[in-house]
Amino acid sequence: MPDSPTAVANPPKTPASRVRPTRRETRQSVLDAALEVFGEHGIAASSLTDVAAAAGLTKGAVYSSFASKDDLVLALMEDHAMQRITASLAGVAAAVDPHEIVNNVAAVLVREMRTDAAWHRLLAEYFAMAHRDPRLKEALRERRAEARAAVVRALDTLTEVHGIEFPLPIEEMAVLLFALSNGLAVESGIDPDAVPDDLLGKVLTLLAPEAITLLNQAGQDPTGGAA
Amino acid sequence: MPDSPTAVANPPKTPASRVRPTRRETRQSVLDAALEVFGEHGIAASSLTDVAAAAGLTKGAVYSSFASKDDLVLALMEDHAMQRITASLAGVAAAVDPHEIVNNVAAVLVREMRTDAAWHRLLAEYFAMAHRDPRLKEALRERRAEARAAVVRALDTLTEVHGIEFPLPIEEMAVLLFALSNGLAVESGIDPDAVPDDLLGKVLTLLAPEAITLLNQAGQDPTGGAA
DNA sequence: GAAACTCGATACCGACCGGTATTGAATACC
DNA sequence: GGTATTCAATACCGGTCGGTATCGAGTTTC
Repeated sequence: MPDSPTAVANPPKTPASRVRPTRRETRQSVLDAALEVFGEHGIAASSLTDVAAAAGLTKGAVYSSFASKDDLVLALMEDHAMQRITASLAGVAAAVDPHEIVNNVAAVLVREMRTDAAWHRLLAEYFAMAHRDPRLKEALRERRAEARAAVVRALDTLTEVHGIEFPLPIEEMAVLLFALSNGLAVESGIDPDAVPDDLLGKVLTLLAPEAITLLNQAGQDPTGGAA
Repeated sequence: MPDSPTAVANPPKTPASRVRPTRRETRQSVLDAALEVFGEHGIAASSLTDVAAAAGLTKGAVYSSFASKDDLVLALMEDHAMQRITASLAGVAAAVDPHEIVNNVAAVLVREMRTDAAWHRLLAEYFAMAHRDPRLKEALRERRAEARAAVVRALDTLTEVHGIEFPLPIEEMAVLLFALSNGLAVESGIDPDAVPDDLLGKVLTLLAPEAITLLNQAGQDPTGGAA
């Protein structure tokens, strides 16, 4: 795809009143609609006509911005996963003491779990798609490795800055974090009452004994009295 | 559906050589084929013609035994989930000392994760289907609660018989077990190298400190042989 | 052994979906 | 201001799938 250097060398000189939306705007509204429709009905069960309609457009608009349905799905996942990881890590980076860190991580993950159940379903279906398409699978594997690496770096910072030691290699801690987040999201999706809001936080403190120590030193009871 | 009382009041008196398979045999072979085909290509992406062909039959045979595709899927999941749970719990019940228990649970779950990746993908898609069908969702929720209850009973036995105490309420431990098993299976599905075989075992021992104590007293390394 | 019944194969229908060719309008360029 | 180009709406095609009607072979019953 030839990229149009509008932003750099060619100011679009938007003529005050514009009847037709920018190509970029159209593309983005299609992506937003795709996230909504796919999340609601699933990828395979959603037609491009539905997606286009949700964006206030028609199928022609979709095919004008994306080569195929697969291309749209790929772009959507790529797009959303990116901002999702950065958002999650922002909570860790912003914290300054262990208590805040554990709370932030747990809070972010739990909120994701609750409010973005649709995203988790989408991700699950995407994983299934990837299994059938080796190219997609390899891409997803690399992306997943990158995400884990980012978490590993965050955990490493936690160790160096706060002296928190983990009972497992941080690479395995990262895998565990993803697995727990996804797994609990799945259970929560089918039965929200079965997954207490503070469960993930409790498990995280259990898996980071040093954090517990620090918390207890601060006069906090991380387990909330659930002996 | 009127049930045919063949087994109780009407012995089928199988006439030595039988050309046409029993209704029950046909139904079972369709179910087996469905597990294979759905597991490979996904439920939505598989046609009933494919399923029937894999069973050496045609679509007519499927519709002769199942009212609809949804009905087939429901029966398949119901069927397989049942024998899966009983198989998992059998490993726990058969064990007599904590070392064996932890190893059995971890081994069973890991083996499921590795060898039955197809089933986990199927389950994931089934969860997604359930989200769109309230009736299916409620049924799945109840089934899930039953499965958790079975695990809770097993954990309770562990506590009473071996004195193992868990750092979380056993109801939450059960949820955690499911979430971990599924979550790690998903990660393993996309990148097997990222999930060490013994990771689940290590986490389980971390979550059951008493078991660790007992294991150390016995001079055993709990992370040793998770085949 | 023949009638009544069961069950699966075959053929087919209606609907839907991904993708394409074309067309007309909005925009950019000169 | 006139022309070339971009972009989305429309119409349509090929193909597939779930589901149904029907028919014939296999089975049970009397």
